[in-house]
Amino acid sequence: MRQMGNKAKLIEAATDLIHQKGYHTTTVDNILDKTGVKKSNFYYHFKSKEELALIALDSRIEQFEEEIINYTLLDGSISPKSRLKRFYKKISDYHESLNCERGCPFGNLAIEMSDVNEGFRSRLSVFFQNWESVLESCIAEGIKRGEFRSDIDPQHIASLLLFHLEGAIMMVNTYKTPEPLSSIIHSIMKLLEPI
Amino acid sequence: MRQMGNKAKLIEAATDLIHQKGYHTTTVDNILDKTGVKKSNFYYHFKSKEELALIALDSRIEQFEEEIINYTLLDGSISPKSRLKRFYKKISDYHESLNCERGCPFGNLAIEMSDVNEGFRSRLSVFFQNWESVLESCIAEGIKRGEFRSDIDPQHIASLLLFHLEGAIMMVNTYKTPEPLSSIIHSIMKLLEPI
DNA sequence: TAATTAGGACTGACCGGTCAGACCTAATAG
DNA sequence: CTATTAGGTCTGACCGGTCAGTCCTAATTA
Repeated sequence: MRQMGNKAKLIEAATDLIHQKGYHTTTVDNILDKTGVKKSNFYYHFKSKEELALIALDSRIEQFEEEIINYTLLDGSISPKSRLKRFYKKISDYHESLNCERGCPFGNLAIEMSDVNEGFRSRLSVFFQNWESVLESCIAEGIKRGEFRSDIDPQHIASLLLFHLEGAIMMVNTYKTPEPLSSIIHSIMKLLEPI
Repeated sequence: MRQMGNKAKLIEAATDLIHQKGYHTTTVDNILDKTGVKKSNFYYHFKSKEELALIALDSRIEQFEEEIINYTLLDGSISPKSRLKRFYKKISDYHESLNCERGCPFGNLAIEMSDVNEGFRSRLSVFFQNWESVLESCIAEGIKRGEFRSDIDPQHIASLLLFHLEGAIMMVNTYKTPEPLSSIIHSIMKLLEPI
């Protein structure tokens, strides 16, 4: 791993802690303890806890889109159905590897911040809508190829898939079992299969 | 409205504030300000903020099951399909009346508390599983009556419906538009209709 | 007379944030 | 070749304020 400056260390630690504990419960001191950085240096790099958290969110979004979306839903080398399956598999494996803790880094933040901080809300809103439109393209192409039933509206199904996924992650975290996520693929494929 | 003792006032205010701001961000002083009750009297009735919040959650669950579930999903006088429609309509109207703010009182708490407080997690887990089983009965009866397609598994579909609903409420709160909830009925009915 | 309410002062831990100044390196001026 | 300047990074001490929770006395109500 490359040598990291304090600024990068703070962003990484904040990303992780906020996913684990949420924004409000993550204190500046928590981030400081985890990195060994001093408070005064924290405020040299960032003007506030909020600024750091916003930067951490942006970096998390970027990473997710590059490492997950691009290699699943946007992989043109495989069929739409395979893309969807690979997508669900990746998400499911991820949450299983976390022992069904933490939940969705984006959904958690959306719930915690949407009513109290417009910066977080608008950023997350754009992110989710983009995610929906990627799903929509995948569904639309699957319909064209005859992999999915043709009497459904890709846009509505894309919303349904995303909302359902977010709810399933919430339940993995609440029930403390990976089942809600692991069984998702079959339920969805069943409903989408041509009639 | 009936004359309320301080204890009942505190439970009511806590229920409301925790739905609005979450558990950690709701302070004891917030609850005191809203009710006019003195701090010493608060700790006369409850041994901690946590104890009050747990009681407030129980009362909110009870109220939801009595006022929403019983009059929709469990109303044997109408068809399963009508029950489902009425159920979605009630939830949708509720969140629209809140101007797309606050989100789901149970889902929010599940995300905030599942990893840090086993009392909240287990209570919410039981609640959601009970909700799933009520949905499952409704679906199963609908299949029997020929209202829904018969090649689906009621249990899986019940999970799907609940997870999807929770995700949709999350998105109402994030997008700040009632659309994710208002369009839910049609998407679901389309997927469930006999083929 | 026992349960409840009122009123207020207080605590220790923790919160996000500020400040003056020290340190290091590299460019630049005499 | 030396002295100065500049920019970027880092530090320890400290600030006012808030947190949940405690303690005590006195009044009120059932």
